[in-house]
Amino acid sequence: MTDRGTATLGDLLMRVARTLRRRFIAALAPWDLSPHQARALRVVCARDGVRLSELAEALRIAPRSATEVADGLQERGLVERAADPGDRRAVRLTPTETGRRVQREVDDARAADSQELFARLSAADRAELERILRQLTD
Amino acid sequence: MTDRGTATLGDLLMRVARTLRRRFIAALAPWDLSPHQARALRVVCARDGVRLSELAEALRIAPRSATEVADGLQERGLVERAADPGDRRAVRLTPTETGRRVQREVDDARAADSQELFARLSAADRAELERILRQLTD
DNA sequence: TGCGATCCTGAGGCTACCTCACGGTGTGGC
DNA sequence: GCCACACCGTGAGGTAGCCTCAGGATCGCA
Repeated sequence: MTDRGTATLGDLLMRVARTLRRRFIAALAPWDLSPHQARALRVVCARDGVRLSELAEALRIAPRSATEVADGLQERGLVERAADPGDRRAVRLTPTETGRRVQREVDDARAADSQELFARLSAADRAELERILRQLTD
Repeated sequence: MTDRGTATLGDLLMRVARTLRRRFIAALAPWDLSPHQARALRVVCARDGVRLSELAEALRIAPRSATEVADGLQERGLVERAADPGDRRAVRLTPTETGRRVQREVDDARAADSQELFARLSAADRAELERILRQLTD
């Protein structure tokens, strides 16, 4: 007889994650962004002038796929491609003014939404949850 | 200034979830099943004779998509379609013998893998995590 | 100077979703 | 008993987000 207890723990976590993801998508709707575009924008804003290959690594996708993400953000006028002066093979991504603004707005909306979900926990439980989850991300 | 604390909590959870998902996919490889096929198989085994529409609801996908999931499982010989004697519009799904066996094996593999991940938590923390997550899934 | 490694992207393919439309079937009001 | 209406599964066709493979440009090292 296998211990099913931990499997249930995984299920539980996945279920909450799915809820979170669903809400995230809904919160992102006003900007017409998908979750992974939002994540990409965040990376570009955080590390100004990322290479596409770095972006791919940060998002844990194939380099080829980073091109597509960049295309999407560029089409929406949120990022710009620029040649790397030091390495002519490379393309560097920088956020536009709009990109930065959208990133801030999205971040705020996300925080507000997340807060709404986790509001049903007591402050002590939130701290506890954070402490426990942190042990799982090393 | 928005409170970014809860957003971080969401990020943290999503990050753990992504790890979990990745491991899940890897654990499923021997059976050539995708995560959502595995979930579907589990539903079919749990509620013997589910309707496709019920399956769709359980998986939170459009009814049309349940047809495809059922196709996939049927191709692999894991489930069977049968007419509902009480409602000739409906199709009921039942697991085959193989389906049941695979479901048990997958469940075991999943439990073992999940246990491995959550093993770094103390028993107390696991219980605590479960208690807290449960508050978020109503 | 040459040669393998690295950078990005075009071409093409896959999976997991979706909506719309349709034919077959159950059901409640008359 | 009939009929309008709702519901069942699925064909057709579309989208997003990934992937691999191939190729031209560039870099860096022996």
